[in-house]
Amino acid sequence: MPASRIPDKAGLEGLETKWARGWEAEGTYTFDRTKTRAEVYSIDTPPPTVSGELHLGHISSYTHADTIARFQRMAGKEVFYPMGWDDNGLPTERRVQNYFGVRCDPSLPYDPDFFPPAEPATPPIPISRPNFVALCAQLTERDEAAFEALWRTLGLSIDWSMTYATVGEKARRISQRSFLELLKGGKVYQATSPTLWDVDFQTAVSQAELEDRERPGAYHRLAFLKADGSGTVEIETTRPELLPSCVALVAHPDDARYQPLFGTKVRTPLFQVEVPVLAHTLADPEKGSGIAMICTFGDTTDVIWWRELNLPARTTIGRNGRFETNPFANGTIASTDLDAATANYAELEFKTVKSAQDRIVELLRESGSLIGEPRVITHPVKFFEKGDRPLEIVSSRQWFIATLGLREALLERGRELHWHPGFMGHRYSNWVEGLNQDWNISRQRFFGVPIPLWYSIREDGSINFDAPLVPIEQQLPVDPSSDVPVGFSEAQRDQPGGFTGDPDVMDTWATSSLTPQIATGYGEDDDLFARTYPMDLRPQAHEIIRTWLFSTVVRAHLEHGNLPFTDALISGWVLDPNRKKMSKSKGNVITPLPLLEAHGADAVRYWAASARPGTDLAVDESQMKVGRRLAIKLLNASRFVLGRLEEQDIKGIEAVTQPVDLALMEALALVIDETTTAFTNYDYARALERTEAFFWSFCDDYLELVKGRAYAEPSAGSDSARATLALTLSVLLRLFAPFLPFATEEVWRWTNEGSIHRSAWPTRGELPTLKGNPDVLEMATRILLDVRRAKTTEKRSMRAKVTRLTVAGPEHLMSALAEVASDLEEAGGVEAFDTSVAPELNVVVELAPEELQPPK
RNA sequence: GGGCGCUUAGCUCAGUUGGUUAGAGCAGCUGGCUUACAACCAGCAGGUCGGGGGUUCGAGUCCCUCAGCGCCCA
Repeated sequence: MPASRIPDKAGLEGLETKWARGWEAEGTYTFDRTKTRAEVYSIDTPPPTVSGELHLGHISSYTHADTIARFQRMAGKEVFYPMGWDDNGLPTERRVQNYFGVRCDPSLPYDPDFFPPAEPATPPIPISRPNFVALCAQLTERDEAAFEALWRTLGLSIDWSMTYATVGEKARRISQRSFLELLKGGKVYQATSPTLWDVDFQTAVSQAELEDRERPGAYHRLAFLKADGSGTVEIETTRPELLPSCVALVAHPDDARYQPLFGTKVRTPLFQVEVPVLAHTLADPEKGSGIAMICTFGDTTDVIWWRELNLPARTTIGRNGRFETNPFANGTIASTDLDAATANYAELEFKTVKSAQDRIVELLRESGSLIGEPRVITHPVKFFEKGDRPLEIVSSRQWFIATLGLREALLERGRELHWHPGFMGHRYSNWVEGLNQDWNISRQRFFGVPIPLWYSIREDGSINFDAPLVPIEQQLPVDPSSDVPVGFSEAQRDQPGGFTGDPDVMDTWATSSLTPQIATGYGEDDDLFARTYPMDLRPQAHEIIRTWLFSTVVRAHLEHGNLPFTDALISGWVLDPNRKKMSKSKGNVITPLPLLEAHGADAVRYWAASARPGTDLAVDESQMKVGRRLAIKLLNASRFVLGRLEEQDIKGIEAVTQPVDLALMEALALVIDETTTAFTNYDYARALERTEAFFWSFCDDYLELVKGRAYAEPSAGSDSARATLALTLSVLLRLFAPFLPFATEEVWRWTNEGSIHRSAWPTRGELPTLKGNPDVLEMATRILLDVRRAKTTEKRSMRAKVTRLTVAGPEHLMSALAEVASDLEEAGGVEAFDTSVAPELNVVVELAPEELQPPK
């Protein structure tokens, strides 16, 4: 081999750029699609939201998956590892609105000459949906390039030619085709029903997008007059403003206090509406006065009562979060005192929920119906996870995927899946057990995959929702707002006898739930699909088990009747250095790029890989420094080992003959076993820890021990040392390759032609078959330690001579020691070495007097 | 309210079916230019394994219980 390939001085600088380019040029990670499904290892990579930022949580989680990908690739699998970009949905919409100063108005026509202003416009310019979507595409393209550059710097072994985007044409087509298949199979349905509604975003949201937030509230005690005039019933409510939409009172059937009232009627204060008193087990006798009012709709329990008790709906709050037109004035709600009801409601009309509440409390107080003063409490309130105001429940027409009926089947799918770590499966089953609504996939937004349907318009102008007009395959992906159903012309849009497009887009999860199908080309590339689906691995963070993982399992179950992947690798969170959750509002977010630049990709990967699956990881630059030192050490140790070999002939494993060398092989074989098992079980952290521990003792002890032999002229002993060093280094480089892809590749190329990342994962089979005695290595390191300790204790240089080394111990240890005596003499500077057999091991180190040391 | 996880050295963490004297790294201290590496090396010190109880010849490990921290669900 050419001597010039081993540098005099090795460093990490520039390796990321050098090898990112090298791997791209050589196609190191390019998927070979001639391989069969059994030969393939297929990974369902999470598509990051490109309108957000890549944070350290991504770095950590994607590094974990990449170590698995690299292991599987070296272990002989053809790894299918594509990247996706999630540019679908609200985050992109918001970013585009702010970036350009525009706002989407779907009623506007497309303007082909529109260019966004150089500076964000205020107030925002209203633009058509197609123009808005074009801006989204423009901005995400830029974001994707930045993301890809960062992933390449980190060294993810992605096949970049397979990249997809969740609003890309292929994703839209697959997503719409899947929707249509579900429609055909009766697994998706539309309904006008109570829907969780964000009044700011003006869209429905699904159960998976909810979160409870503790908010201050107050119990208001209100007196309802019994219809027979025999007295009052007092209820407690946190939402007195919903009084006009009250449809009943409810108490627990076993509650003796209210049993006499069941079946009777009461009248609402202020509005004088007669409502029945009913019994239902969900009424909590401990809560408030034990009897509650049922409204349209205060919370999800109201919806259950409304449905199960067959109650009427009395809507008062509109989609904009304000009280609607007076329902008493127009006769929608009947009252025993219509004038009073109309007048009282007029006080609320068009007010926001908050100000309506303030006003109605005043009215109640004036009328004497408010008993005492409101009692302040803190209680959980449902919010859209991205929203700022509590959700309202409004009735609207939405499309749903029927999931409630699948609960048992989905729980079984969860049990089928291999979770890493196992306990994360509880997150999934908890979620599935708690499902209380079908999955609402309609979103009243602009940027997303449109619901691929039109509806015909009757001659009277009403819309016929019962028989949707379905696009043909050749039309996909379709945008019903600009495309026309077969048999119609554009002139018939929104005309009596014509058609109208479904105005909604799908929930982003409705598309993201198909990432296995999109990545593997379901319905698009049957050959690829057959070689890669179902996938092997889903790596992801635990916080999106209820959204992404759950929804992916639902879709694969409905579409294919199987699990979309066999294994889920769940990562924890990255916390700030004080172990607090990082968030923009707290201002403690640490961005990845400066860390990558300061410490190098291998160092950051080392830090990331130290977190076991599912455990949280604090940002710790000292750990990155350790990783960097490890990578540098690897370069230096390699320079020494390979430099020795360069000067002498390389000998094969048959040259490994010396007892201590064979003992090292024995230890190495154990490390190979342990790391392989760990990786097979997705425990990359353990694999790293084992390899690292072996490597340091290899450098500190074994390497020092055999240095003399390695430098010596060719002989059985020196050949054995050099062969052992070379073989061990080769194994160690490969064991480290999944973690330190840059440093290991750099070293590997000094003496190899191909990439280390396409080399074979080490096995016992490549080590000598001669059996080593572990005692030899153990005694050697033990004596070496004693000699060093003696020199350090005496504050002497490591070069100080040992005039006499006396070792006594059990016979088997002494015979093991004899096998390595000459190496020890050389490494320790031992002039005389006495050994004897004794029951206990005892070591005495005598150093030469300091004045006898040769002058420096 | 239900579920899950964590608690081991100053800090971050290993510790596999129970088995010698509980380990590592970082930080600390003391030394050393040693022909791969001073961006290095050697050595030292540091822990009643969260509290209590139990099972066992033997518990960091298994069981019960309490406490604290974190998360998921309702």
